[in-house]
Amino acid sequence: MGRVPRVATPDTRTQILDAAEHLFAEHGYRGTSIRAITTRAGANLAAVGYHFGSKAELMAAVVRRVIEPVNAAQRAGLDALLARTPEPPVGDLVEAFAGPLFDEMPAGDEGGARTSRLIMTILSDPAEEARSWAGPAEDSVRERYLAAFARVLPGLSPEELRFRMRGILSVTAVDRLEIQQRPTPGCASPAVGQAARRWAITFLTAAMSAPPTRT
Amino acid sequence: MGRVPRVATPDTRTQILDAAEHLFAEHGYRGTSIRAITTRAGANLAAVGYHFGSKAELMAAVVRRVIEPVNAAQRAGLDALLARTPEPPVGDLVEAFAGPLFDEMPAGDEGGARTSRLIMTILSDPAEEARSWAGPAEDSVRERYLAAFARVLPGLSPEELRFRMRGILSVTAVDRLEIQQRPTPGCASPAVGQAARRWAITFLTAAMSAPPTRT
DNA sequence: GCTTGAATGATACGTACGTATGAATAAATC
DNA sequence: GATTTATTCATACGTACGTATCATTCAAGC
Repeated sequence: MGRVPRVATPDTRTQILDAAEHLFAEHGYRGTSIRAITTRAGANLAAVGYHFGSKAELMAAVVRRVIEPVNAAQRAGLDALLARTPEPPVGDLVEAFAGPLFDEMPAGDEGGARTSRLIMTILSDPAEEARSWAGPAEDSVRERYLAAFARVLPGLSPEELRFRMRGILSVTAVDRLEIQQRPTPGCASPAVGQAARRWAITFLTAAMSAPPTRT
Repeated sequence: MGRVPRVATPDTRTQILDAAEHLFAEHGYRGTSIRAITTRAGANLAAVGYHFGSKAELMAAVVRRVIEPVNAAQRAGLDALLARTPEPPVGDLVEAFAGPLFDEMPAGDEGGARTSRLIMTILSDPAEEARSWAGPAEDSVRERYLAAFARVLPGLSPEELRFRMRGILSVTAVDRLEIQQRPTPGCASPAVGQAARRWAITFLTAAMSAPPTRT
């Protein structure tokens, strides 16, 4: 029922979450079967139904767990910036928003690539449920950044600003996705990841700072 | 149902391509069944196997048909620019590359949204075949733009330039994807699409023009 | 020691899928 | 008009999936 399973064993629930996170990120939602998840988790097929209710609810749980640290870091970064000045430099805002998408890793081994892969899955999955997976928390963070950017970039219409913020998400998510999907052979992943992080900040800061489109 | 003039209707193969393009773009590759495609096309279930061999080969055919006009427009745009000067303004290059992603429509009704949706599907689909769907034509166009951008943006490492070009694709594809997935109610689609097109050019021109990231 | 309730295990059900097959049909050729 | 060729049709096969059911295990609580 409402009880949270608290047993001393290496929690089946957590192992299912871990396995599902891996497989959802690697093969997408539809490409991952409950059987593959439970097999990887060393659990029984019925365990997903018992602990989460359904495959969709498992996905929602995975996404929540993955997105939470990203949101927290984004929120903390914005708080830190606004504590200094109400109108931080655009580059700082971009870094505070996009940085966590590169840094925050979901309790895994290969770093944030899986996170972005999951974000990508959500963005691109045509299932209507996908949109609700992220939950309202993400929206609230986005709204706060939206307001901050609006202060720093006057003259930009709300629609164009929203477009630009989506651009940030697109660039970071797709970048990480590509890195994961075609890994450069013989090239150290962390180095590439850190370079991409800096390139992204440069790229996106310039993009955000662009003057409003003349109508 | 006796005397319906079959001769006037387009051939089954084309109708299957149309239906598949729609459904693949709307529900993704895995989310679209052959049965749904043939039903929508008014064809028999076996028609896909007969005309294309398999579902994967059908997808490849769809992608080829969709990407071809985009590639052609990109190529023509670059040719026109280079005919004038070997070093066109960055904004012109961006528009020549990204513009067709907004404009070129795959013989459909709702315009280029489906195209970008398909590109998105390819980019985000974890299936290994997906990468080969686009074919080598796209690569050759990209390489030509890469060279042109390299001339215009000296000091940029090939890796960072490649990152930025991927950024162009990300922003346009994700934008169109979002527009299609959550259509603004009561808002004229073409107007929004044209605004997004201009916003994207602004956004991406500034991003591409950014000075190289200091290492 | 027996009960209890959470957790896991084995398995069955109904469905949907991609593909293959062979018959039926239309069109073209001779 | 008969034969051939290119499609279209109806349908069957094997598989994989999500979910549901029910028995079993196991650590406390009394």
